[in-house]
Amino acid sequence: MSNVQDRLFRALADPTRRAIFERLCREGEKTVGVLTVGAGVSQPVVSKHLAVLKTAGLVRDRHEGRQTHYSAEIHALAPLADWTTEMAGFWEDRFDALEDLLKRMDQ
Amino acid sequence: MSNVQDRLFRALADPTRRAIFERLCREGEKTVGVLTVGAGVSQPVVSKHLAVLKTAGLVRDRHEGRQTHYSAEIHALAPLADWTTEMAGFWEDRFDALEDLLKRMDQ
DNA sequence: TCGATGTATAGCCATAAGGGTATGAATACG
DNA sequence: CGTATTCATACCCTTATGGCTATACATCGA
Repeated sequence: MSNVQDRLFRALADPTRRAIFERLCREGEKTVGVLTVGAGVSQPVVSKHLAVLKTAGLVRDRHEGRQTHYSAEIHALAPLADWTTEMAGFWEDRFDALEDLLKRMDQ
Repeated sequence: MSNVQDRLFRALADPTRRAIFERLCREGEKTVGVLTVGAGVSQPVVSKHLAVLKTAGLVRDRHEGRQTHYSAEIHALAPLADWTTEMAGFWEDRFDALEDLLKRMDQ
């Protein structure tokens, strides 16, 4: 039952983790050390959050010597956008149906 | 720091809760009793999930006698869509920048 | 080779969160 | 009225989660 949307929503639910992801989106590739500065939490915590984001497919890592560079895997957001538009779509359908119903009642 | 996106992501992170919201989107207004059938959890738990969804602004309730009718507040998804497109937008910018950089290097 | 540096992992702890049952509160009905 | 129904609240319990420190595991530099 742990589908794609599950992992995405859960990964992005935590403010600290979402802030890290947002920063990677805004500022591009960053090392763990750089991300730790200003994250408000310790380095191990940042690493753990990055692991969660990676499991969700939201980030990718690139090893370069001692450092690990993380970057946003922006395509991973597609299922989220799809889900949102799908839910909004159902509403549209019902709105259209209501509109149609009112039109029919008008005649 | 508990902003709109925070409440939205957290509210939708739980599978059971998201399933309830999805059902309200797909099938329209439903009472608590109807929602409880097929939810896989007890009625009090459903009520609690609905309360969370309501706090997040994702649903609205309408009292009619003993029953409470819940329906999806689809406009609440707008910040989610905005956030997603904004994040994707940052990536676009960087992609364009890279493309531009490569073009310049080509000359 | 040895110390310094950058990350990840391992425990550990406190709290949040989701689940249950019991029950209260309000409304419908005989 | 008294009883049944519908939902919300109260309370408890268990597990998940996010934070920390300590430490292991590379890798770089001298």
